[in-house]
Amino acid sequence: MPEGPSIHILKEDVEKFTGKKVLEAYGNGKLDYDRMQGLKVQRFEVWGKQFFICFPKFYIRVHFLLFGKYSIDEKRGVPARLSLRFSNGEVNFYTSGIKLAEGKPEDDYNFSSDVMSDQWDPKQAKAKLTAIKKLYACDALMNQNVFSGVGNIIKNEVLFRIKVHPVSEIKSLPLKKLNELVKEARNYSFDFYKWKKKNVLKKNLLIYKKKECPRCKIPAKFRILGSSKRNTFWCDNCQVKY
DNA sequence: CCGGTTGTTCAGCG
DNA sequence: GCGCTGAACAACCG
Repeated sequence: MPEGPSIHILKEDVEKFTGKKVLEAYGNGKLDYDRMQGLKVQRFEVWGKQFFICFPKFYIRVHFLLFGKYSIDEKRGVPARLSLRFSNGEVNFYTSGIKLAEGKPEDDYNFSSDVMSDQWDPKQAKAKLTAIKKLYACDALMNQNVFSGVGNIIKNEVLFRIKVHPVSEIKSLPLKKLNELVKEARNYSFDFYKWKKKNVLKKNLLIYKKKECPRCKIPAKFRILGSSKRNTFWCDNCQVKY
């Protein structure tokens, strides 16, 4: 569920509720559910791994964390953190971090750091990366301030695609490789999106959770790496350590 | 059945 | 008051 492309699919799934009035809002969190009651949804928005439900004076921020799920026009077996009922259906969010914020998302989030946004700014991303003193490639991709929306799967697949070892120092990367890293973070996110939508993401994964390298067939490496301490999969033969 | 996990936040420490 | 680290959270899947 939680990487950026999946949130964009959610946005498409709920588009039928844009402009619709909230007939009922409830859930098992500490949220001010009453405040949404009777208001029309202006629009839905995505930033990184976050999903926004925008009302005229405030917006709801949904973060799915690791286990979050949603359902449309049906209920799951567990209580929802947030349920919104409209005249033409309902959307339910489970196990998510949900907060209400005054104003609009643009006030609080910089969309130029979102790898899937029209406003994505690769130059800015590069500047942010080179400003960090000591940074591994695997941690760079997990940094939500630089690559909003990139998660652990995208991280592993991008590094494999550009043939860069996960514990390469960003400072030591040739400029060409740094450019590739920034470019592929966005490019792969759209591939992820396309495959996830067609339900073929898993069979298109090259290195994530793989036992062997699909290129050279030697056993793949697997370890928790970097300050982000996340599972990292790579091929010692194909991926160069800089 | 138990271990692993597409993620973030925050308390507690030096 | 900082920056860093590790625990806590949570529920479904294999």
